[in-house]
Amino acid sequence: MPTLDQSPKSLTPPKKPTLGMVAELAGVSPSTVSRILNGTAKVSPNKMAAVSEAIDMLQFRPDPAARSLAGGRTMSVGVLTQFIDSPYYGEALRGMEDVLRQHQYVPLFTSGHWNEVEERERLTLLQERKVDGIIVLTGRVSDQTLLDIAQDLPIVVIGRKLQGPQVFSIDIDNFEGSRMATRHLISLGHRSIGYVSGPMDHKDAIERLEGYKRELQEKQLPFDPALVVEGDFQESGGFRAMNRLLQSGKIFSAVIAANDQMAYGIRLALSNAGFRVPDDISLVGFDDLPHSAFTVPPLTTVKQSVYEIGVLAANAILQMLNKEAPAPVSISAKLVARESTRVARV
Amino acid sequence: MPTLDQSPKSLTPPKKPTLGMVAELAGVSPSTVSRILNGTAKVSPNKMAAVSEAIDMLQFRPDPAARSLAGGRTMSVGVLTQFIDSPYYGEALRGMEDVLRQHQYVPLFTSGHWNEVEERERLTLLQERKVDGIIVLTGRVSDQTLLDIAQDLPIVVIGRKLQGPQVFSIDIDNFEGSRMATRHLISLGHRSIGYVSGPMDHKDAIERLEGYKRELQEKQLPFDPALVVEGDFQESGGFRAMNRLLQSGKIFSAVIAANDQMAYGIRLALSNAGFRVPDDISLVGFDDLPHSAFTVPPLTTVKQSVYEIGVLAANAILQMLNKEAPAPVSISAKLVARESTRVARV
DNA sequence: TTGTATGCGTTATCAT
DNA sequence: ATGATAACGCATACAA
Repeated sequence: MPTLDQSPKSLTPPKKPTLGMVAELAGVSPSTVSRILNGTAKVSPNKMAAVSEAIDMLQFRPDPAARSLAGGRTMSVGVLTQFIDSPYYGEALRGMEDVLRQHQYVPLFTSGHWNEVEERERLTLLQERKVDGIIVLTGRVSDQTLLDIAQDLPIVVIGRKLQGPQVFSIDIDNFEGSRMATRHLISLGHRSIGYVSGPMDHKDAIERLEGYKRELQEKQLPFDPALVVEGDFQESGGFRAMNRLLQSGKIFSAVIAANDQMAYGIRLALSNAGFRVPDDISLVGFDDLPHSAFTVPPLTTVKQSVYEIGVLAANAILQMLNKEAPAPVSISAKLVARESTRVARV
Repeated sequence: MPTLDQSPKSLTPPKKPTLGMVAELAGVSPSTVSRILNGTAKVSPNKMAAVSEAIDMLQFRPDPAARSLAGGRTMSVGVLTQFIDSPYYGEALRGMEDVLRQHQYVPLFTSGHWNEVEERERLTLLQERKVDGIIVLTGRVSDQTLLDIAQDLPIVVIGRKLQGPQVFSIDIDNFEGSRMATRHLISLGHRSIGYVSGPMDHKDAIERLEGYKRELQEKQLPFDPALVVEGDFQESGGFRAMNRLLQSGKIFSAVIAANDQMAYGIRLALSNAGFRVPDDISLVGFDDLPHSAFTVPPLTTVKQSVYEIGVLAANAILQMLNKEAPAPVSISAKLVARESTRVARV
């Protein structure tokens, strides 16, 4: 009797195992194997066993392309991000990858560059590639576009509030986070607090500024528009914005940056102008990027578990693909007090 | 005559156009369309025109899954990175995405976590997904594994020197870069230069340390092993390593970090210990991460165009997929002198 | 519960 | 140069 020869010298080189081969080895029909693989129908325990034995005997793995063609799942989920190397969402991407991998899913990352047209193109691409579901990280596409897509695919949206069938959203609590930052400074005795906002056509930027205003109001402090300068969520924008604020001659003992990246730039601008942080001016950021624990001084900031958000998003998509409704989640921000803030000098 | 009705009310909802429909509309056979799409054979100009007209009339786009099944290209290239959110390779990923997109290719990013087993698994996965080519960013897999894979697919390796058919490698000049950093400090009058290395089982770490040693030797300066401490290429590792060096009591007027991330941690450790940068101690990094221009003080470092490397890698893969041999490239490092270094005090 | 037959959209192998 | 036809590997409607 011929032996199994897997050696390189074999005349019949080991071909890639197919579902058909599994069926044959297990003595059942291909459809039965398919059913077991997808849990599409009940199968008798003995065939079940035979098949799964055959599967790992042959080391069989279904071909995603064939599945896709036949109308099955592609085992891939599209992820629309803005920049693949975004320091902010990076951890979220990692979170997604980690959980998707455990479920044999593959993420298809693509970037929209904060451009609505481009974002739509990327979303279309993802659909063409027949992803099973889509995760959208913020972005500029209209809610309606997202809802339309949700007609075909389950979709998870991060950074918005969106309701609808096949839609699950995970919103970021910008407003509360920003209030916490402001409250922290006020409690340290600061009364004149500068604010470097993000681009004001950006939802996160708007909500964060709103939180700052509200907290001032709550604490009976005046809101002075001249203390607010607009940045672009980048280091360089924060740097420039702070220089503008400095040149305006306004007096302030603390600054809030709408995100950590800008806080870095602000820190440099302050330093160049001869101000020490936190001795002369306190500084608070937002996001708690991994790097923020290692700046000099370590940055006080508002933390959101971005990795966690990624995990939640991936789990949600997985559940929806499984016809389950994900439980609502709320991401709460918390203040991480480090050394860039101190009590105001009297 | 019936009009084209694309409205939602249409009884025949616009189906996704297929190659067959294009063929029919153009009055040719499916094979001809396929040939035009892939440039597989010569086709008469008139049919050519008819087909391309039909194509954009129907807005036809070939189905990647079907292509894959039929043995064609999947229009996707796998990218094995270590962490999807690596600050270092982030820009490279962006570079790849940018050029791949222009050629209708999609990158499939996957992470190996600096773990050889995991890396092999991911590479296998990429092959299962039938990517047309693979780009490997450093990693721990053996050269042999890579060469084996190259039997099936073109492969581009970044951070190694690898020769072989279907293999193209883009090496990083760690050695020279490190020498430049060392030379810079020596020229500023520093004689006792601390060195925080990467993990010593890491090629980049070894080569960079080698460059430091060599430059010292060249300049007739003694190499003192006690001035070298091992880090892990992370902020926290740099922080701890510097604390160890500080505790050892060794005297030094400058420090080289094997990468920027560690330099950040080192900067903090120095600051905590009461040393000013650059007044008391000069600091040089390696990589020139986007952030390094915004640290306080801005970091002197060795720049490599990581984005450019990504672009080159993607272009190389594309050329190989096109049966062309990519021209050899050399990535040269250059020193970016900023404000974390100054002349040694006598 | 299980098997058979058909189709998914494309490329490749033959013909012509 | 062009066309018919057979795969590719799987899921599903239908039959039993």
